Amino acid sequence: MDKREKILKAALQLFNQYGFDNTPTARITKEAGVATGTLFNYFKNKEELINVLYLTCKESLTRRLSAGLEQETTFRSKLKRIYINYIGWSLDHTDEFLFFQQFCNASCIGETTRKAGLSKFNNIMELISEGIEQEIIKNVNLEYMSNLLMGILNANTYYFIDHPSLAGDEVFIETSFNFLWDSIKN
Amino acid sequence: MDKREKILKAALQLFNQYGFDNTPTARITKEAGVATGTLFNYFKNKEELINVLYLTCKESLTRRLSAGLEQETTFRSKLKRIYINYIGWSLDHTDEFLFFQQFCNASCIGETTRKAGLSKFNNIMELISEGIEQEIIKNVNLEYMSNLLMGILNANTYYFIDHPSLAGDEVFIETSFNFLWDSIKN
DNA sequence: AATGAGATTGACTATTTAGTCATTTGCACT
DNA sequence: AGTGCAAATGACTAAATAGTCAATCTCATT
Repeated sequence: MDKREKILKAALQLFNQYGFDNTPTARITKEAGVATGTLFNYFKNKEELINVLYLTCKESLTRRLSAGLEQETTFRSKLKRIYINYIGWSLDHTDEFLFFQQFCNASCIGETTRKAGLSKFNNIMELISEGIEQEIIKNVNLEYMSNLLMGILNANTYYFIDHPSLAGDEVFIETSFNFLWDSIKN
Repeated sequence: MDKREKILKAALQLFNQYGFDNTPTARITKEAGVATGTLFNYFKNKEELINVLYLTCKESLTRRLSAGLEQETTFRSKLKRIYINYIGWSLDHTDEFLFFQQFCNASCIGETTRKAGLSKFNNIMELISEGIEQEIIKNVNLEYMSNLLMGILNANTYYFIDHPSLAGDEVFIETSFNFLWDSIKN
């Protein structure tokens, strides 16, 4: 693993545990096993580091979200696939998931970074739009719907993270998905 | 308003805007219009300040949540009352609501404080339990259910905060509550 | 008017931290 | 072995900040 990656990995863990401002760059480089100066070779400053981290995580997540989506035929099964992918990714990358929860609204993440991150969700937004048009799900505006979906999705994800054994429990996955589905279906 | 209150009010605004570590105590006292030393007369240190703030907000919220609850007769109407109270409080105390969202999991809030805050939700938890026992809502464990309810509640609240004119729109309140209700009802 | 106890002040200190930069190291190619 | 260049180093600096404390102020009581 090259030093840049080591720095990103250490920063992810430490930012999660202590927060952005409570993590000295010296601690990041120590954890990464590199010199303090090395961090500033790869990143202009501490803020650029966390912004790169944010986009890296977001890319990893969005890649996963659409995995196997094309195989699903109905709107419900597509949504369930996304649901499973989101939870699966969060279980495989818990540090990254928690990082998002902590920093998705933090001021150290720049507006540019946040916009770049959001654009990656476009195809999922389109799917939701179609569901509304076809009257499969309730007719409310897209902003409300995506807000709500993320809320339910994250609540479920937290629960799966606290009870990882449920990840293999098909029955509970269906049960929990139905909390989401029943909420929005027409 | 006495100086202690002024300090708490300034801290609330500044912590929200800049975060805990990015808000110098000097800035808090300046905003509050008192000397830097005064903060440390009323609070042992910066951490005690934020913990007091947390509990103060939580008390204000829980007082509001059960307002008028005894007048409601059905389980659904009780839950809707709590829903309206929560959103109403958040609109009246947006700074306090956002403070919670930012700091509910932050490490600067001590374990003792967090436990003290949680205990205030006991009566609402009991209501949920009854709803499950009476098979009015789905039978899942209480931790899952409360997790999910908070997720939906907060998602809705954010939307109302972004669109404050909806607060008086009975139809939209009912519509949005139904996203919650349809999710959990049996 | 005098008293004094508690509230308030703000200059000050000891510590921490982001970022710099002159120097050293590792390595690919002669 | 020699050369040159990018990568890496870590001692150092300038700035920021939590908390202290001796001095000052306020005001109820006599």
